[in-house]
Amino acid sequence: MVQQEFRKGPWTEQEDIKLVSFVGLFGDRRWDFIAKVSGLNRTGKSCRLRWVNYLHPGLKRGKMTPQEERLVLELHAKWGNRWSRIARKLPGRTDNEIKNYWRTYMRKKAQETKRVATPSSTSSCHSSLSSNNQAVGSHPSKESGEESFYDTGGPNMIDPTEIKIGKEQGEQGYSMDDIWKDIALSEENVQNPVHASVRHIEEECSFFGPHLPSPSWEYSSDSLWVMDEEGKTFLPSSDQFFSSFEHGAAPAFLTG
DNA sequence: AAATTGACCAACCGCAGTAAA
DNA sequence: ATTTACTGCGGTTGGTCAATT
Repeated sequence: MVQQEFRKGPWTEQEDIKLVSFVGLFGDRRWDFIAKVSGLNRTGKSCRLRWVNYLHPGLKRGKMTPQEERLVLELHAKWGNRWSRIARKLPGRTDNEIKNYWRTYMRKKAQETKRVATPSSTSSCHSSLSSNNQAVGSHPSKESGEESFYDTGGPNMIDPTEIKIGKEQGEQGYSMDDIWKDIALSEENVQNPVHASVRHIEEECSFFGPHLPSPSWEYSSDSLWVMDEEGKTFLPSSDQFFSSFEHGAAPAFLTG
């Protein structure tokens, strides 16, 4: 068989929009399926990563707060490099983010230690971080409810207005943040092309059901999605829905 | 002003676990 | 019971930006 060449590297704004739309439609579980039907030419893995680390609503962006930093240090002392586990205790932060933070922190610390070991320099290099083994105490963590924040469990949970997009998108002139803000503010006003493309996909998808995802991802109770017992995951209520895709690529209007 | 260095972030890879066939 | 495909996790790398020299 000829192995398909998948796209790699940084995601474009268009790809992001497409991915968000398809996750809105199919939930954030069936990544291979989403990768296929979206026509993104990415692996499911890549799609998932992009979603989890970047596009997921509720992601906090920006610097960690001192509280978060302390929590990371404490939990790392407790659990080691169980990044995803640690991330579950820090709503809005991804394992990747925490991992990156930890690396940077360790490097800083190593440098500091080095400097102390070679005391030729002044000793006044105060790290902004407090000592790690301080009890953080009352983080609201019910051990059982250790589900990851990025485990949206399906499309209903998606609130695109909260999707934060990093700087490079912004530099391109129109950040995803702006996009979602626009969507939230003016459903009726289609003005920018990006906004329009999201809407376009959604409108085109209207064959899926009586009321499929509006730009604010509101799913009506009679939609194709049903919640499982745990109330966590949303699944299509019928597999015929998927099978219509699985026999081939998505309808042309979806893949663009 | 240009070059260098460091910090940060996004994305890829490989492996392991799990569910479905 | 076994195989296969998929998902999730942790490690690592590479690119970009800002600060410093």
